[in-house]
Amino acid sequence: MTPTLAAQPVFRRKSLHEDLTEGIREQIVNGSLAPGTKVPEKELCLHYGVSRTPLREALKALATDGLLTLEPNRGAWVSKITQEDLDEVFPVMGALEALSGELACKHITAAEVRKMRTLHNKMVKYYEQRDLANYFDVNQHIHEAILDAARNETLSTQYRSLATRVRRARYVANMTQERWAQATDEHEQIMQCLEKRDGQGLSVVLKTHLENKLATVRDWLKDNDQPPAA
Amino acid sequence: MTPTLAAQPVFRRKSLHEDLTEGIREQIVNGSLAPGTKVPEKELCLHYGVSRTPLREALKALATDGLLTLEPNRGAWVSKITQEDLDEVFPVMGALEALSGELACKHITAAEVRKMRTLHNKMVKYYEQRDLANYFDVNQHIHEAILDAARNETLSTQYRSLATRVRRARYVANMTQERWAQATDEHEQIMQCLEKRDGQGLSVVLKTHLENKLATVRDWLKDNDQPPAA
DNA sequence: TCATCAAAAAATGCATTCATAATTCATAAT
DNA sequence: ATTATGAATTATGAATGCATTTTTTGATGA
Repeated sequence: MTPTLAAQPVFRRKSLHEDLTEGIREQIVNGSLAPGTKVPEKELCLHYGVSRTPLREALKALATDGLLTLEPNRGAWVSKITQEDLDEVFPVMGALEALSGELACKHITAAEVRKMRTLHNKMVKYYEQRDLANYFDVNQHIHEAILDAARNETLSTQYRSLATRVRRARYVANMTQERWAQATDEHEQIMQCLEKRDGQGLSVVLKTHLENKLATVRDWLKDNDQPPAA
Repeated sequence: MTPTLAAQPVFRRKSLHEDLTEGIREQIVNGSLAPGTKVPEKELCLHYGVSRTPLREALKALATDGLLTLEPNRGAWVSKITQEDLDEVFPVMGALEALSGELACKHITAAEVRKMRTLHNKMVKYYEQRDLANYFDVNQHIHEAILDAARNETLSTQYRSLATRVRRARYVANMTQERWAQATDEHEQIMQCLEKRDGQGLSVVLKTHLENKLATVRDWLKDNDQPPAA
């Protein structure tokens, strides 16, 4: 008996440079490609087992995202995270996050709210266990869920592109106990706004939440310098 | 007598793919590459007199910007402007424009305000002469000036990338006399907010201004279909 | 010892080439 | 006449090669 055609998933073949883009993006975000350092084109070719052509296409794409800086005839460099960058990026993220809050309250379904409450409880559990890695992970999912609920692909794309640029910093920046408690509390407020469909309120909470995050990262940056290269 | 070295401008050599990116972007924005059509890779190579390698790098970059859609093994297509796109893009632009208004009022200098008033007067003159092309041009400059005054590169970049996607539509969408008068009036309000450094007010006016623009473009879209290809 | 400059080495930008996938077109079958 | 099949054509994805630029290295002189 042969399976029906409809039962088969659509086979969408990804091209090599797309995979590379994601792979290298991940390397930048998790820090294995450090900010301020040169991108070792040859090494990456060996590592991924590809030629320079698709690799360089991926680099161009990442540069458009702002994760890399291309200097003509001098190659690609991992963009540094500077104080100025953060002060630039966070207000923009704030504006986008505020919008996502408003839109999410307009479009979110009851089922989605319930799902998010579950996620939230899970996160609180990790907070109580002081399990930072899992806390971060679930946290990420919650913010993604808010974006999804906003039903605006453009917004999601723009936000994610900015978030990627600062996520590197957020990963390494350790939270104090107080900040962590505060962040968790803010998340409780986020949930309540969602449950009340209070778009205005959610806007404000999300913006505050982000501003506090900025403060954390800023503190960390003060104590941690990066390589001097551009 | 040889010129001194210092007198020479820093010769920043642009790489080929950067030029190409700009050239093709322009072709998309001004409509000579129509939405929904396939990008003729070979033709463009001949036109610009380059090989496929830098051209394809440019295409990748434009795809990251959302101006093109890449289908694996099937090439690049000019993204269509759909009703849904606009309804997605404009709220995001609105949020960014509101932020730019607030920031601009904080950072703009008196000299900049004067310069903008000059621009504004020029634009009004073109309005009175019903010179749409020049009106658009100066209009563009004014909005750029507001972005510049916000002193936030990230914001400018994000905004421009979105603006590019809808500019194609704005170009072709004809304004009615009423709409044109209204837009000009809104610009007068923008100037007054800037002169008073009224960030809140400017936010609101810019957002309204944009919403009206959306209405214009939306009307146009209703009457103008695009090729059916993805 | 340090600075300067030249030559060698390495890396980048771009063109070309090759393999593979997609599209078109002609032919055959219903 | 219309649809399906398969070969020919075309276009894309990726690797390689070459010319040019940048960087490094090392030798020379102060």
